[in-house]
Amino acid sequence: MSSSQAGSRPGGRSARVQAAVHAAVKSLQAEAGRGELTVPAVAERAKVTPSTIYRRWGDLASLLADVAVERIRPDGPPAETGSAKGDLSAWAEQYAEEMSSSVGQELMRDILAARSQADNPARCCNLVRAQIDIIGERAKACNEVFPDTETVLDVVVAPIVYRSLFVDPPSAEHVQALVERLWAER
Amino acid sequence: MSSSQAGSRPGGRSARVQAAVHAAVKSLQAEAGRGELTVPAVAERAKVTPSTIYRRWGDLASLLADVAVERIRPDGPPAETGSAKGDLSAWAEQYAEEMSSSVGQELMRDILAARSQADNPARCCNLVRAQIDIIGERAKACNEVFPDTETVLDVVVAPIVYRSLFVDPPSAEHVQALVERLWAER
DNA sequence: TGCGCTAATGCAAATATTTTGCGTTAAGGC
DNA sequence: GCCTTAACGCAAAATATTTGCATTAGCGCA
Repeated sequence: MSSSQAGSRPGGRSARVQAAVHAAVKSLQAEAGRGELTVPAVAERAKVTPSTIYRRWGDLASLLADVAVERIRPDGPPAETGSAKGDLSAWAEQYAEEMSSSVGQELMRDILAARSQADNPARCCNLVRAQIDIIGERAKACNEVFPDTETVLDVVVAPIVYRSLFVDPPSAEHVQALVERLWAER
Repeated sequence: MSSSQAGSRPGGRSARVQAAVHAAVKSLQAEAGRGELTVPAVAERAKVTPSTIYRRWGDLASLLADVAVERIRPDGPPAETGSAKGDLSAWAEQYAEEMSSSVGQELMRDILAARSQADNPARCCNLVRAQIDIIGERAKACNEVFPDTETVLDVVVAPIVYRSLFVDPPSAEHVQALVERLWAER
């Protein structure tokens, strides 16, 4: 959406509606089982007409994906521990914890399930890349060795996500082992 | 379902309905865009009443997941190339090709999206494990070294699936590099 | 500030879907 | 061959989605 459009500015009507709808979704997700999470229910809680939601998001899946992408966004840069390996280790452990939680799993599923917005998964991955890049930049600034971001994705992130989605969530020890594997290379 | 139930035997009415519905889903998936893939549409093509589908599967997502689990099942054991590494390499490349395809991505998404049947992702992973185990057993029979199945999941399978779902599908070279990494360990 | 323009929303009717109660049917056990 | 039971079809009811039209809020501009 270009910034010349009426509703896309902060404080505009469009933005208020979006905020209200997002809040309604989160509120409904927090309380009841997923059974009550329906477009009319969200609309009612957001003090909005269902048709508004359908027109803006198309269907429930897209709305959920939209909310999920925002919720999955990291709060801030990775914590600093003194070393690049420590930073990555701490970040990976926290990331694994978030993705392993039932909430995190739901977020990933919502993001993957939306058949429209097919670029949401990539955006989600780019958020992760950015976090890893930050750690990498820090390492470079201190002349520390740090693996390629894509390698970190393959060796650390991918197993965390894969196990969280398909198998059992990885334990903290398992995550540490993944980081160790990264440093054991070459 | 216990085997004492009436419809669960091959050739029974229940089985025929299931086969017809599954076929209808595949047929609809093959032709049109996903827009026409709806429960009434499947029911019509399967010569069945929508209520039958709703009662047996609950909703479209569960039906799609059910079909997807069957479709994702491997045809046979991994091809034999003469060495364990060769076997894994060939298997991984084919697996990556299947998961990278739009069909494969849809299957994985369908499996993850079904909120009921929460054990489908694990079943899907177990199919993969079984294939890897077969290669491992062969290796053991020949006194070849072969990594732990869980390690293969982390190093080879997870990146393939993660990249297929969230990023860009991995190239054949990338997959080979994953296998190499596995053998480079220790 | 006030005026006009546009996109977004509300409302309500039309359409499509999902759910449910009840009678019927098909398959297996005896 | 009869009995039992789970699955199915049918149709009505409930719910969700789509759509046309009128209204409104916000923005640019004078």
